[in-house]
Amino acid sequence: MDGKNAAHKERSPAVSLRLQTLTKRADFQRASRTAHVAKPGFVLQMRKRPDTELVDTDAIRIGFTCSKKVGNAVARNRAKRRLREIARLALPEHGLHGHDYVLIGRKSTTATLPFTKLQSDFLHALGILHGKKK
RNA sequence: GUGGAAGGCCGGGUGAUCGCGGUGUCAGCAAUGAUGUCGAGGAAAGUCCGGACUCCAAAAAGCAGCGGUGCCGGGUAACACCCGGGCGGGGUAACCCGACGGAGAGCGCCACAGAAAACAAACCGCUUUGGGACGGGUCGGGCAACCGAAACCACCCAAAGUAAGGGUGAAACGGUGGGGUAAGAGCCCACCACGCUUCUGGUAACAGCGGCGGUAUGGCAAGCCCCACCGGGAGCAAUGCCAAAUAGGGACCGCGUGUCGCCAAGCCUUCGGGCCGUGACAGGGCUGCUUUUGCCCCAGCAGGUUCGGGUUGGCAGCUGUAGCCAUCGUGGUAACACGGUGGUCAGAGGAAUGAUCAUCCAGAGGGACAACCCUUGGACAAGAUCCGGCUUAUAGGUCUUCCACGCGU
RNA sequence: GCGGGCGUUGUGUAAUGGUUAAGACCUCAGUUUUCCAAACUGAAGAUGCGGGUUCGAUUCCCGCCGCCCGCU
Repeated sequence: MDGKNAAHKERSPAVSLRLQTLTKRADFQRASRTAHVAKPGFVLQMRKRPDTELVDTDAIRIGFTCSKKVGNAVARNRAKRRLREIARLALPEHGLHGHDYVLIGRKSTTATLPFTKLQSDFLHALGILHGKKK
């Protein structure tokens, strides 16, 4: 936690910490080639955006993906919602600015594991990736 | 009470905190914020049918091909759906199930077994007649061995009659009983089945009664096919508009240089007119083919194929109607139709309903039962243009009507 | 959203509606060999699921399930 992050907390959180959602296929493909951490409930990928990309350099961006292997539409939607929830609760505080994150749902575990387990795993995975970065 | 049949409804509730999508209001230049309100299903699913809507410029008729439907009548925008009826099958019954036109148009197939598998005949068999004479028996002669006769039985041959019977098979050219006969046979009779038909009932499918025919009728059309009816193609990523960027493309194929007129503006003029433009005819193109109306083209153009380049934004379509929901009335056996009153209920655009906690309602397991306590834990499954159906998945709960059996009064 | 195709032993393929679903590779057992390989002999193993038509279905029809592919 550096001072910059603390300063953000002082301001209105919605202004600078609003998460942007990845939608383009190219963004997902770029993220898939970088570091990733697998947990029972999900797979987390992280990528530092180069300054050449024409996006808000300060923003944290996050994408969610669940393939057909996860299950039918109900199972996929449920998995995505839970991933969205853990990201919303943890990323504004613990995420690094100027990075893209991608959360991938896994079959039959993302939707059933206890929510607290998912949250602790997510923080752990973030720690691993950030440690690699430094 | 037990077992069953048909149909309908619900398919977790309440509260708290944090969050998501649409939209209204307010604040703000804007980003955005505050606040109010609305926010998945009975199957939203599978994409199996039918439509609405949009484009292919639009439309009609015929032919061919392809696909579909298939008892009758009704309902509906339409349907392969629904309702009622008929027929056939199952069930003690309530009730359920049925691709349910045609095998007197034609082609094809029917393995194995069996005498024979589709013109109906052949074969075995049965009967009569004629012939034969190895055997048994009869008669005659003879003590006997044996000899002779006739042709009774069995056997062999031939002719004629017959289709009752023939281990089979999924299926065998009507069935049962009686008469009849040399043996038999619809040969004759009764009943049943089948075919044709008068009359009656019914809109019809069909049913009933009667008459006639002696049988002309095998199965398969979810094999080809015939008959009747229906169907143009593509799909909301349809389609229309706006903006930006790049480009105002290349190659090939196809068509194509016609005739007669007109002259407002512009240009040329030798003042006749010509170019451009425009009208008609001819020609060419436009659904698989033909025809008709129509549309497009004619100095280069629209059409087809292909190569290359740019964009991946916004708005509309987009949810309010063949509406739907609740309720009432009228007509109809019903499906449904008509009318009145009230309400209006997701409209996103890589796509919104989640997380945590408390409590209640069902459920499962345990504490020997109950009260009670502990643990566990919500079926199938989520809109993507919209409707009407079908099919498939579905823990559990609940209501109504009906049937059979048992018991009580 | 629209459309097409395919499911047969462990694998990749055959089979006109008609015996016990054929053959190849693989697996197992035996023979042979000091042992292995090769060869030979033999065995095991399948019609995706549920209905229907038919005397009879891998085949024909219908409904599900799974896989693959195409167009927009």
